[in-house]
Amino acid sequence: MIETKSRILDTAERLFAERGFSATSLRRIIAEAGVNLAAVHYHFRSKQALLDAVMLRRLEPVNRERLAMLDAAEAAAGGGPLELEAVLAALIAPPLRLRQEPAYATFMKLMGRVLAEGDLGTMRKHFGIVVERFLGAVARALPDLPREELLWRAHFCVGCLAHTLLHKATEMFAATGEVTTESLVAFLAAGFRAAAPVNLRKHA
Amino acid sequence: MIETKSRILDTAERLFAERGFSATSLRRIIAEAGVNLAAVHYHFRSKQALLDAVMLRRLEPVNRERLAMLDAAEAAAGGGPLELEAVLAALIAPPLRLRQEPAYATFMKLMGRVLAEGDLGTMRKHFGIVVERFLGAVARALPDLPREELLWRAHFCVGCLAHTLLHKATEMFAATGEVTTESLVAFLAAGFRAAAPVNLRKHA
DNA sequence: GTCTATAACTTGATAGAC
DNA sequence: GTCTATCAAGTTATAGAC
Repeated sequence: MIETKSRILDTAERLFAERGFSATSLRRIIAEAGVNLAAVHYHFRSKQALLDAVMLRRLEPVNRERLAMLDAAEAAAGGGPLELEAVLAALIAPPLRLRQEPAYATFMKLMGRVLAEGDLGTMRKHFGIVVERFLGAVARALPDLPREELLWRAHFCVGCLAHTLLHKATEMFAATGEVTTESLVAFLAAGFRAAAPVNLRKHA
Repeated sequence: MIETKSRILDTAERLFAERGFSATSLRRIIAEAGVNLAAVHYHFRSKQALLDAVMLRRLEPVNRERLAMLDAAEAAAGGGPLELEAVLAALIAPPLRLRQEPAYATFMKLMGRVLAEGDLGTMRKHFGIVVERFLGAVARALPDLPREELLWRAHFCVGCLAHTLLHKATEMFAATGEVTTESLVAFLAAGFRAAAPVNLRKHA
C-alpha cells in the first residue's frame, strides 16, 4: 500500500510532537499506525531518518512562506528602513496560520519542540538560512541596537516562538482561545525596541 | 560511602540537563558517576524518583529567593502600584544569579528543560505557587492590561526564560558573554507594556 | 551500603519467505 | 511492499551475598 508510508509519517509526527523523539518507540508508532515494524525500516531505514523525513515533509513550505513574506517586506521598504512589525510577522504568521490547518497542526507542535530542545546541528540544518535572513532584517529595522543586544533579543524571540508553538497557553494558564500573530508580534516588537540596558551601551 | 548518593545526583543532573530524561539511561549515569547500578535503586528506588530528587534538591532555594524578592518588591510598593521591572527581576534574577555558582549551573539548564518541555503536572507541582504569585503581581503592576493578553504575555515570558536557561545564546547566534538580568527584564518589561492589539481590546 | 548476578522486558534493526 | 521471526543489545529493576 502506498498509504503505509503516509500513515507512518503521520503517526510518527504526532507521537514525536506529543512525547518527544527519545520517548517514542518505533513499536508504539507502528502499533498506532497499524503497520508492520519492518515497513518502517523499509521506507525510512532508521528511526533518525524517519524523524528527518517527518521534518522535511512540512518544514520547507513554512520556511518558504516566511522568506516570501520577508521578501515582500523588504520590497515594500524600498531603500528605506524595514518595518520591525513586518519582519516579525514574516517570522511568526506562517507557522501560526498553518497550524490552523489540520495537516500542519501537529507538525507545528513538533517544530516548537525542535526549536525548544534541538541541538545546534539540527537547528542549523533546518533553520540556518531563516535565522541569517531574519537577523539581517531585524538589524536593518533597528540600526541603532547594539549587536550583542540584538543577538540576545533574537534568542529571546526564538524562545517565545518555540514555547508558543509547543504549548497552548491554556495548558499552564487559564487563557482561552488561540494566540494571535498580532499579540506575539506586539510583544516582541516592543521588546526589540526597548532601550538597551546601560551596561551594554558602551559596546555599541 | 555517603558520597555515592551525591555522585549519582550530580551526574544525573548533568546528563538529564544535557541530553534530556528519556535519552539518558541509568547505565550511562552510573558509568560516569563510577558507582554501581544497584546503588541507584537503593538510594532512589526508580529512574523517575531520581529525577524528582534531582529537582527537589535545588529547586526550592530558587523559588524561595524569587518569592522573597517579590515580597520585598510588594513591601516597597506599599499600597501603591507594583513596579513591573521589580516583579520581573524577582522572577529572573535568582536563576540567572545562581547559575553563576558551580553548584547550580547545570541545574539551571535542567530547570530550563523542564520549563520548556515539561508536562502540565510537573509544571504545577514545581512552579504552581510561583506562577500564581507572579501572575497576581504582574496584574497589579499593569492593572489596565486585559486578562487574556496578560496570560499570553506570561506564556511568552516563560518561553523566554526557559530558552535562556536551557541554551546559551552562543549556541545558535554569535553572542558573546553572559546574558544579564537587565537585558531580559528590559525586553520582557517592554513586551508586557506594549499596547494590547486592537482585536483584544474589546475583551477588556 | 555496596556488590554480583540475573530476571524480565523493550529497543532498533535485519534476514528471508512470500 | 509486506510479512514473520529473530537478533543483539540495551533497558529498568530486583534478589541475595557480603
